[in-house]
Amino acid sequence: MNAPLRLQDNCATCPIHHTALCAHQNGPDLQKLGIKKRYVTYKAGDPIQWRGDTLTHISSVVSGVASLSRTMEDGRVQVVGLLMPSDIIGRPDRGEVEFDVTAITDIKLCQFNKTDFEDLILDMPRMSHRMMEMALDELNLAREWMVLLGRKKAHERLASFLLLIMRRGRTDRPWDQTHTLPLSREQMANFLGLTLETISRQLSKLRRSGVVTFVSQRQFVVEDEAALLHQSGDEGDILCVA
Amino acid sequence: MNAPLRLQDNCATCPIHHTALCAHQNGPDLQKLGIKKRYVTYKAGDPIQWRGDTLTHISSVVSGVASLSRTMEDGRVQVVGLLMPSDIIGRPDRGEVEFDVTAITDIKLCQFNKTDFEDLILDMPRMSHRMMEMALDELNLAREWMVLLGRKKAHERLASFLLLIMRRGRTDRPWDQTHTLPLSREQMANFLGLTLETISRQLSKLRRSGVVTFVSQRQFVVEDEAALLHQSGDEGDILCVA
DNA sequence: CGCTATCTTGAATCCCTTCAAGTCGCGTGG
DNA sequence: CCACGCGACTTGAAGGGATTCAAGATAGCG
Repeated sequence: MNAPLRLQDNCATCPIHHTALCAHQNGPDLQKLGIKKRYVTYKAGDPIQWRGDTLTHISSVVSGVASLSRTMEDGRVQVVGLLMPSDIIGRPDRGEVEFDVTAITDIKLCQFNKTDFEDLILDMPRMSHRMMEMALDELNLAREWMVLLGRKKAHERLASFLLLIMRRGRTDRPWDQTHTLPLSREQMANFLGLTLETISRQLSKLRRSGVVTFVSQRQFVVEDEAALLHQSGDEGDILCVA
Repeated sequence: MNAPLRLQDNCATCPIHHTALCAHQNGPDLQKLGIKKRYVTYKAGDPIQWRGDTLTHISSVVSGVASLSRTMEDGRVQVVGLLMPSDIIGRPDRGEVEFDVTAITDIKLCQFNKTDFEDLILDMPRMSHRMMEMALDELNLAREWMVLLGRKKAHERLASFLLLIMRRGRTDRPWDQTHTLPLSREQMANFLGLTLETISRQLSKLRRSGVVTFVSQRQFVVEDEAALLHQSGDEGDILCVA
């Protein structure tokens, strides 16, 4: 599973170059990072790390999707985040992994040894500034998800989730209107704080009401985005119709 | 409401000096911060800022408690965090306030102009590093709360909340076993994703089962911490009995 | 073409909410 | 001092949305 990947060993051509932790680094600093990094890949379904593991690496998602989750003693699972390209796995100055990370699709990571990373971050002030920004953005997302988990009805959660997929899941083919659900019904349930049966029922309801059409079980087209937005329980945010 | 406060104008004697954003700053840097800061106080119940306001200041809580919350169009409220001493309100590089902030108790903030703060943070690399750490800690807390909101039963949520109060709400009198609920039943409900009636019922159940005793409606003593921990649905974490 | 995992649908149950009184605590003013 | 009033809290009963349990349908894959 470890192809040479020479083409992307150059950070300048990396697909997440503009958005990742390394964004806005100057040339010499980028080079320091480039020397220390290595690419790692996992296949869909593979565990990447478990809660309680000693934290040895810090990585960025280059392509693919992973889930961040917590499993309770009795087996209940809550997914607390989806890790998409440019998202970070791990953190400096902490010895233990806090949440399980699992590859949802095939995934490629840009990885650093934790100690290397800690040295680099001390040496490059713009890095910790960028990491602070990214952590604060994640914090906002997490808090918005808390609103969903604490207060939204099942149909509102589904609408919010489909909108999330539309916005963040931007495929490689921006011309086609088809979106792909990266998660199974059960994984969606664990992300939305519901059961897989409820997910299925709510999706059927959306389908019957004509708001979305399903090309296959995992692929859908949004026929009425305004209706979705309305059902999500959020105001249109900044994304109003023009 | 603006007493002189001269005693605490010196950062070295500030009660949150060891834990706040300014922790581990060297002497000269601390002085730079000290010049720019000012103290601001609010009374219990006062709004501090609303979602959508332009973000003009960055502050740390010095004493007291505030809530961070989001209100949906139809009035549903979710509290997404409690701001306790050393917690930060606001963030650099962002023009707008994202969540409502309300004083729960009388509260004192150490406040900076946003532009001053942004200059300071660029000038002091240890600051952005510290802010990164604090943001990542908050992110962990938010994600653990997501597990509570997504997967825990009402009685587990109450147990978790009382444990939170025991740990973070540490009063000025460490010798006495009495803890104080900073929130009303309704505020607790909005934090735990429940209704105030459910809160009341679950507290009564805890009282009847002898796990906690209520000195008054807001003051309680934990009689059986192990039972609380067990009910919270979390494993004992690192905080096992010695 | 059949096997298995995933998904859908139905029916019964349950936990939490909603609606509706009632109680408690506390400050005010008679 | 105590009646009064108001906000916060408690408790009960009915209702509802999501879960649980249980089949059945569908799709992907050898």
